[in-house]
Amino acid sequence: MKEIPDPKLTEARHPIAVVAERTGLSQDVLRVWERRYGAVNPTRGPGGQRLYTDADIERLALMHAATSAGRSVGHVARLSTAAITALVDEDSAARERRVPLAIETPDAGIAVNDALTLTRMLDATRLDERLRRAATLMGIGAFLESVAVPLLHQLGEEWSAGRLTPAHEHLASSVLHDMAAETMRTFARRHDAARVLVATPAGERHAIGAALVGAVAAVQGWNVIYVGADLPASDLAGAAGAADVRLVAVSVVYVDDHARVLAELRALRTLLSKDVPLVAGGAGAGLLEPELLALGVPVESSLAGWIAELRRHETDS
Amino acid sequence: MKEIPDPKLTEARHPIAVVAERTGLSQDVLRVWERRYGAVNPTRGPGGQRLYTDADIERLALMHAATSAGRSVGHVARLSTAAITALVDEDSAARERRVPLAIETPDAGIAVNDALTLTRMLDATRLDERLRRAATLMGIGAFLESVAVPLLHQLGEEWSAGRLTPAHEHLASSVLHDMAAETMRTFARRHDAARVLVATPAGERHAIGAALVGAVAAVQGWNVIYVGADLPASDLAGAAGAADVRLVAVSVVYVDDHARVLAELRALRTLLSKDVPLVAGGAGAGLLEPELLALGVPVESSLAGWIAELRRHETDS
DNA sequence: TACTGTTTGTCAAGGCATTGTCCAGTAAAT
DNA sequence: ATTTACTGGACAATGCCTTGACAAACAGTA
Repeated sequence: MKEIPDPKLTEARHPIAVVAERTGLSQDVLRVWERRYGAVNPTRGPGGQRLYTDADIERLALMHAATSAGRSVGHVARLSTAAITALVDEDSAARERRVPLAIETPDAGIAVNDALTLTRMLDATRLDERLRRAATLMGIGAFLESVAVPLLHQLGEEWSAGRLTPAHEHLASSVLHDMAAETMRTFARRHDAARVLVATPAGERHAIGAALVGAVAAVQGWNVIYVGADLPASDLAGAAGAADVRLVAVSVVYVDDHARVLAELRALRTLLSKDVPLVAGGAGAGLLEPELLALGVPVESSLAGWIAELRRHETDS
Repeated sequence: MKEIPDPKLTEARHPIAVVAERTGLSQDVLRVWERRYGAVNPTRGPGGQRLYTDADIERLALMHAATSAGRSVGHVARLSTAAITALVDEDSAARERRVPLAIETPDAGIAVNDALTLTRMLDATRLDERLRRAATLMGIGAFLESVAVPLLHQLGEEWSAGRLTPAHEHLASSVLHDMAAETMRTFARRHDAARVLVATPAGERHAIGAALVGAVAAVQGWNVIYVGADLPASDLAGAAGAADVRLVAVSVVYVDDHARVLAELRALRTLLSKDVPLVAGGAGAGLLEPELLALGVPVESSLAGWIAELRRHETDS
C-alpha cells in the first residue's frame, strides 16, 4: 500500500466540532478514542486544537458504524481502515439478510396514484380511508416519506400545470394534515423529552409542510409543539422561550414575497436565543437557501434531511 | 485563476449596515474580523467608512456559514473564497448524505418487552396504547409478525412457567384480539375478492390465533369471514358453503382433549366440499400434525407458513 | 447466582486560546 | 443635531485541551 499524498486528504483539515458533527460521535468520544486506543492521530493547530484530515473522518465514521453494530472499540481501533470497511460491509449485509418479513409491503406508488385519483374526484371520505389504510399497512414513517411527501409534490405539479384547482389541493392537504396531527397526538411524549417547536412563519399559510415535519419529529421521539401556520416571528420566539425548546423548525412551502419571509426568518433568528438552532425547510425555503445559510439557518428540503437534522440535535445540551 | 474586474463586483459598494443585514453578522464582528484576520479589505469612502463590494459580502456570508458549521474564523479567514465555498458545500453535502436509513425502524423486541411489562402490571390501557403505537410505527404486517406473535409466544412461556395468571393472558389476548378485529374491518374488501373462512373448532376457546390469521389474510387482500371461536364442524361447514369460500383456516392453540379436536377437524374435512382446502395452524395443531396430515389437512404453525399458504391459494380456481 | 474485573461512554475541574461584544471618545454624514 | 461609523482597548464567553474519576454494561468465574 503506497501512501499517495492527495492534497484533498492531507490538506483539508477539520476542527473537532466538524468531525463530531459528521461522524455523529461526541467530542468526548473523539478525544477518548484517541487517548485510549490511538484511533487517529490528528495534527494540532498553533493553539493545540486537533485538526483532522478527511481520511481521519472517514475512519472515525467507519469505527462508529462498526461499534454501533456491536463490535468493541478496543478491537476495531487496532484494525486498518480497509479492514474496518470490510467489517462494516459484512455487518450491513448480514443485517439485510436477517428476517425478510413475510408479509409483503405494498407499493407506495400505487397508493399515491389512488390518492391522486380520489383527489381529482373530490372524494374526501375515500381519500381519507385509502391513505389511512396505506399508513396502517406500511407504517407511519414509510407512509410520510413515500406517500405523503410524493403526493404533495404531485399535487403541486398538477396544480401549477392547471389540472387541479385550489379546492383539490385543500382537500388533500386537509386529509394529510389531520393524519399528521393525529400522529403527533398519538406519539405525544413524556414531558421530559426534548422539545421542538414546529410552525410556519408569517406570510405562509400552508401548514401542511410543518405538520408533516411535526409528525416525523413525534415519531422520532420528540415532544412536538405544533403551533400551526402564519405566525409572526415575535410570537414564535416567545413560544420557543416559554416552552424551552431545543430546536425550532419552520416550513416555507410557497413564497409570494421573498423579502417578507426572509425578514421574518431573520427576525426570528435574532429573537431566538443563540443556543436554539433554527432550521428551515420546504420548497420555498430552497429558493432562499443562500440567504438563509448566511444567517446560519440550515435548509432541509427533503424529509430525510429533516430526520438527519432532528437526529443531530437529539443528544445536544 | 484570473481576476476579471467585473464592474458589478467592483463598483457596487455597500455600507457596513447593509452588509451586516445581509450576512447576519454584527457590525462589530465585521470590523473585528477585518482587523484580526484580514477577512476582507473594504475600500474606504472619503470620510473613512468601509465600502464593501458584492464579492466581499459573498465571502463574508460564506465565512458565516462555515463558522456556524463549527469551523474557526481564524482558519477560514486564511482561505480563498473558492476554498471556503468548497468547504461549505462539502459540509452541507455531508449533512445530507448521512442518512442511511430514513426513518428509524424501532426494535420490535423493545415493543415486546414493554408489552410484557405492561401485561404483568395488568395495565390494559397503556398496553393498548403501546401496541397501537408500535403498529402505527412499523406497519401492521411487521407488527403482527414480529410483535404480536412473539408476544403471544412469550406469554405462553411465562404462563406455563407459572409467572403469569390466566388473567394476565386474557388481558393481553383481548387487546391483541381487538387490534386484529379492527384490522380485518379496516381492510375489508370488495365483495369479489377471494373469501377465506377463519375460525377455531369446537373445544378451542382461544380465538386470538384465528384473529391474527384473519388479520394477516385481510392485509393480504382476502375477504375474511371471521366467525370466532368454539364452533362445531357442522356450523363451520355450513358457513363455508353459504359464503362460497375458497379456503378454510382453523387455529388450534391449546388442546385439552386431543381426541375431541381431532374428531371435530375430521368431521369438518368430510363436511366441506372437496375442492375447498382446509388448513390448520397454531401450537395445538402442531401436536396433532401427523394425524392431520393423514386427513389431507396441512399444518402451518408459523405466521410465515400461513402467509405462504394464503399465497398459494390466492389465484386458484 | 453473585462476585469480580474490564471496557467504555460521560462528566467535572482547571487552564489556555480564540472569539464575540462592549465601551469611550472621536469623526463624518444626513 | 442627531444618527452613523470609526478606532483601539478591555472584557467576558465560549471552545477546546488535559487529567482524573465515575457508572453502566459486559464477560468471565467461583
